[in-house]
Amino acid sequence: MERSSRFDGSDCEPRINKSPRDLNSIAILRTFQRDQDIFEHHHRCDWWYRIVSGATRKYRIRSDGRRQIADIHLPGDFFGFSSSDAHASSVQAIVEGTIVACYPRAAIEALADSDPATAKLIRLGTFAAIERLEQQIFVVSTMSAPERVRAFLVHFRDRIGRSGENDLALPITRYDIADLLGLSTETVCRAFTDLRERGAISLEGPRNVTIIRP
Amino acid sequence: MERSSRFDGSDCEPRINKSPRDLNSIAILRTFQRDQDIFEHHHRCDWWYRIVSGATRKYRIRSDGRRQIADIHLPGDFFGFSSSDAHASSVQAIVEGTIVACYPRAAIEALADSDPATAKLIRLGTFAAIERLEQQIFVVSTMSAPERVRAFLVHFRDRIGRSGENDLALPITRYDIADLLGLSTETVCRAFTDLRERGAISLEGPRNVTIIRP
DNA sequence: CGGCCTATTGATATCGCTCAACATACGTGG
DNA sequence: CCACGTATGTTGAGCGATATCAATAGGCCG
Repeated sequence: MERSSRFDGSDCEPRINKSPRDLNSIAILRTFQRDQDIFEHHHRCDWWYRIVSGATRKYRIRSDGRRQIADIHLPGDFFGFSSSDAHASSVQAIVEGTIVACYPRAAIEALADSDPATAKLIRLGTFAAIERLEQQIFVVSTMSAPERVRAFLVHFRDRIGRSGENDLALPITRYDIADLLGLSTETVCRAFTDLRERGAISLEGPRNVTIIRP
Repeated sequence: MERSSRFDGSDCEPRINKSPRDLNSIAILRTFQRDQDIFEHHHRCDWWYRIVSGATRKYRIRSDGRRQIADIHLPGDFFGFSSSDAHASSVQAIVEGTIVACYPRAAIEALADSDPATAKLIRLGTFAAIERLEQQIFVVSTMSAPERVRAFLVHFRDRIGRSGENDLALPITRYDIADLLGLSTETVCRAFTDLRERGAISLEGPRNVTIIRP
């Protein structure tokens, strides 16, 4: 998957390395294949997680089989928290070979209690998650289809690209984008072609986008 | 406002009283009128907050004037966190005389660092917020209008009612419900009448709902 | 080269928004 | 206490955006 080489987390390692030494010492590193579950809905929350490299999606499946993606996690992001004993969503690797640091819940909570720096890191991770989710709510409930796709591209550029970069290699399919934005794949496609025809973006293959006018 | 008397927080005081003593000692209690801002978009995040009684809404205004409500806070809920310096949303009191405990950010962070019980309380508050937001994303992006209203009623019953209670007095207008669910007021109304005609709910005035079949 | 997965385009149906009118409830002042 | 005015809630008709169904194209891997 040459296409997803930008998502191997290499440009995020500095953030990881800023983790307190103790956080690394309790981590178990695991590698996941594309579409492999990191944890599933209803399972016990015995671990917290942090992406080292790659990307994951947090999602739920409706009874009618439709899937809703609530969040995409990228290197440095924490996930897997819950205020109850069971997960409300599932999380899956999106890119092949996604590496995740897994922290036993009891150990990381003890660490957070004893080490303010760790506690702060986790707090900021949860606050960032709250902000992403709020943004997501804003996008899916007030924006039209083309606006959603536009917002997605800009948001993704800000999260994965180096500042000033307007080329981005999407790690996810049109399907994923559709499920994230609450649209059908067809509508996402139409929005992409619309944006291209208007000169707002250019495409080199479906996964490589250049933002011309945001 | 006799109608909103159930939202004076009285049935939530036990949760508040479980707060660590130190948390209460740094709190400043403030009372807000209906529609009064607790904080506004773009303002600095110098405080964290917790509802003592009443209710608040977290929202953003689009450039075209439409409003999106991302979350409703009820007694016991923490809010106002941010991973950056400025708030991304605004928060307003919904019911007259809403009482909010305000914690200076530096003081509460220091307290969280020194007192594991406080840190845990805050952690659980943020985790609960994440779960509400995920649920909200699920509701607004996959459900039809009647399903959203139904989900809203069930969710609200679980949050405000005593267990087993199926009568609920809504603290919010149809407008608020519409902006929360990403619908128009008219569509919300139609969903209510639909549910009533099908015998799923009964209404005694627009704000008092009894859930018959969930 | 063939097969599967992903992406794109087209035609039609449907849900929910918009605009409009009307009804009800609540607060205020006479 | 009643009358009025404003805010809130309800109902109807028509239109538009997006889902759905269907077909085709492109790309990657064995």
